[in-house]
Amino acid sequence: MNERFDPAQADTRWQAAWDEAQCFKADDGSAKPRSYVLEMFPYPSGRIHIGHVRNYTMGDVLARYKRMKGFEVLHPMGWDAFGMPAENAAMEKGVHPGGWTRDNIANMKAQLKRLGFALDWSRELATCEPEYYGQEQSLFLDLYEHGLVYRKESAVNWDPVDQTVLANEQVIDGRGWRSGALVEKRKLSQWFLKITDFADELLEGLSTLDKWPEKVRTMQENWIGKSTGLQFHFKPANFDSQIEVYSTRPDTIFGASFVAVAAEHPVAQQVAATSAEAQAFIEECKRGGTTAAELETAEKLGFDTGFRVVHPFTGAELPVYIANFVLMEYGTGAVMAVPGHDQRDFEFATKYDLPILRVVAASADDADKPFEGEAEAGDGICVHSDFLNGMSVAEAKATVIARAENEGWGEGKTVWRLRDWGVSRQRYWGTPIPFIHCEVCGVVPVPKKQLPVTLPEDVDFSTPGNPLARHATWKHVDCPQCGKPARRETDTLDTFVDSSWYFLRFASQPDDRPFDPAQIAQWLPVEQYIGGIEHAILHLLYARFWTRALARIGKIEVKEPFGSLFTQGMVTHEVYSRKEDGREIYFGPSEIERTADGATLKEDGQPVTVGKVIKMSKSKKNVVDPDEIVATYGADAIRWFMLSDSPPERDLPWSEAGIEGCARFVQRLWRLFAQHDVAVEGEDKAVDRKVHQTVAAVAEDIESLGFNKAVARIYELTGVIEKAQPSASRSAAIRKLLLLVSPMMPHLAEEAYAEFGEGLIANAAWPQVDPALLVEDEVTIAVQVKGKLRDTLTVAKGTAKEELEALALASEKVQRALDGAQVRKVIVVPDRLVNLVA
RNA sequence: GCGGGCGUGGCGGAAUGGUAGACGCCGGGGACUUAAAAUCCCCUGAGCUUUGCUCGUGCGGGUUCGAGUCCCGCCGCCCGCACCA
Repeated sequence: MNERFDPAQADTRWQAAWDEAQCFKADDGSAKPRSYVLEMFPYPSGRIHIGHVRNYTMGDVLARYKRMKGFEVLHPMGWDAFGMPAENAAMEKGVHPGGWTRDNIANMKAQLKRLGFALDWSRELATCEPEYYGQEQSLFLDLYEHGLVYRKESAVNWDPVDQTVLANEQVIDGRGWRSGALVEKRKLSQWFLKITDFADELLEGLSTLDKWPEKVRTMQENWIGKSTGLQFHFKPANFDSQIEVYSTRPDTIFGASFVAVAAEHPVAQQVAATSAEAQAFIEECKRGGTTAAELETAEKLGFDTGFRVVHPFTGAELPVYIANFVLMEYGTGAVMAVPGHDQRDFEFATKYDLPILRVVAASADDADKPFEGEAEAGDGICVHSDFLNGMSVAEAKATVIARAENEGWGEGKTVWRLRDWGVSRQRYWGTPIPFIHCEVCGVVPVPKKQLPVTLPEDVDFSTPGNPLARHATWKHVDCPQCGKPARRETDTLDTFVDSSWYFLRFASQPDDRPFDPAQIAQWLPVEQYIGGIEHAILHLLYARFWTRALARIGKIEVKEPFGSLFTQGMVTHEVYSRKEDGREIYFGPSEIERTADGATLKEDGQPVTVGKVIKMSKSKKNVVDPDEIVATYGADAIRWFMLSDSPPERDLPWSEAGIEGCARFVQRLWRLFAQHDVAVEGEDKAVDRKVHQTVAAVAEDIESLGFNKAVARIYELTGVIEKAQPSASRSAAIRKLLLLVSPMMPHLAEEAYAEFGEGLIANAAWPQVDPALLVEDEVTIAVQVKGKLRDTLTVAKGTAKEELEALALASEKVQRALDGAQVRKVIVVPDRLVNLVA
């Protein structure tokens, strides 16, 4: 064996060996239990970044471990390959989006290979290839047939310069993020997926996802936003249309002192038609910003329409205001305002001097308690509320709803925040929506046998707008129904559709259909899904919806795609900067010489400011390139770093010192493995025990994704073996240690394992644990006096209580601490501690 | 405002209610060497009157023989959502 482990030559050699042996190819026909380990597939931006390395290393350790434990493991990789950056590159550099994307995929695949991930590359897929998106079109048509896809007019953000629809995230301060042009609201016919049909299911389903982070479940719950209440109408007193309102607090109906409608509400429009003042007010409302900060500070503003409505119980006339805090998109766009028990209404009423009535109080005695500058939204009992008096909030809600339904002026209703999913994008680089517009037949689905509808290659990005729409020939087709000339749909699908079913295609990818349900049933749900928290809502909700939709139309059985979800933390790095001419200039880690108490710029030797440890970003230059790290330290060192120290859900601070420490440990293990000697004899019980305990503990740690703890235990075991005298036990321990680290440092492990001549360690089994060796025969007992540690005793495991007590009392240190005091009580926890209470 | 999470040495972090600080990093000292690298050994929470003692897990209370851990009340930080009626 060489003195040093040389990753530069070993890494590629073993990567080739795994490929050759097809170690990680999942066998659909296997009799073994299945385990599907999946990390969120990357967007092919061109380079792997360190966050990918962390994500994929975690998944890789789990996948390799599961294989060792005898599972048939599916651990695939693919590319979320459609999207805007490819079109931007096309516009900026004149390259074709397809060529750009495929080059990036080739680069990134090579990078992933250099990291030694145990992936089944035979199932690799890219969403931009017709073999994938054609099947997606077919699924889209299936959903259409079942009424889960529809078209409707909808307001969108329209960039008049780029001539395209922008996502909300692409509108910055009312302007297009690329063009800088003022964004217009336009009404366009858009394709929608009926996710709202699944609102209840998606919400209910969350409670079955007990292996998902609480945080993600809560975020989805809030996003779906279920609320129950009463929808009812107010009769007009001095005009001619009813006002429909929705309230989650019908119990407070006797506290209503006005009605507020949104600026876009028909009643507001009606008033504006005859009042310039009202019109001006409505315009002002529309101008108001919608950012969080603006909303927080925005003053409640209103316009009295002069209209009055009649309270359904008291018959009192309530004024109708147009108010800037009422949203047209939620509920009915109009609210019953109860200032005493809603903070917004309270502020509004205070400003416009409207009555603030108390209708809920802690008790009947508090019925006339004044408000202390804010609304009381909490629970209590009803007061000043006629037939509701004395009821709890819950009782009163039910009572009012029942009465409204009886009397026919309202009904109990569930309202959702969730909107249907608009999937139309006026872009080239996406899945063409498989429909044809015919003047005679209307919107006609493309017959399945004509799929895939492929993207044309010859497209022009020199002018703004959708290249598909202005392509000379592509959109001109004959209607599949009547045969007359017709027009192809030129919108493409939101890329979130592509990522909503890729995990199914990984499990099964026949040529002639999206997947084989029997294969899906074998692999799904994904046992462990790992990715970033940034996908907590959109991707994870869409994927859940898509899975349920396919289940509903009978394509698959599984309802939830991801059994266990893990969201990993970011990789962070300190920021180096210097102020020059009043501007902050940033420097990358490679330009910096880091010392114990500061940092200097290599170029001029002058100090730079060491800033906060934050997420790696190009603008702050605090980025490290995984490829360079692999080239310098080897794949195993960077993999080990990704697993060390920080718990995987928290941020991981990158440091030069840290990666060097990891590289040192790789060599330290190498030297230890070289000491494996089959000729030595003799038993070392302590080493045996330590190894078995570590094997058991590391297995538990990996299964719970506690990689940092597994790493610590491996360090500990390494230290113990190093210090032990040569023995058969020690040699056996070295061999087991090798197996333990093999999921984490597979290259080093293969190189060392080769000495045994037993084939690849990638195919080896996880070491067996002897339960008898998990327990120590000697234990250290803590001896406390009045709860304070005074001494420790080393005794045989299982020593009797009485004996422990006697031994404790015999201790000189204990006697000194007691200082002659009488022991009144003795607590003995066998094999743990003795506490003497004086 | 609502929801979720976090708070332990110089740093990342360990600790089924039972010896706080495992393990790693940084730092200090030493060995080996002509020298360096590499490697190995020792020290490394604070304080003190240093065989040992006192204090110490954001702050204040409580439960307990015993609390980083459980309960109550605060403070601070991070993340997500948000005029959702």
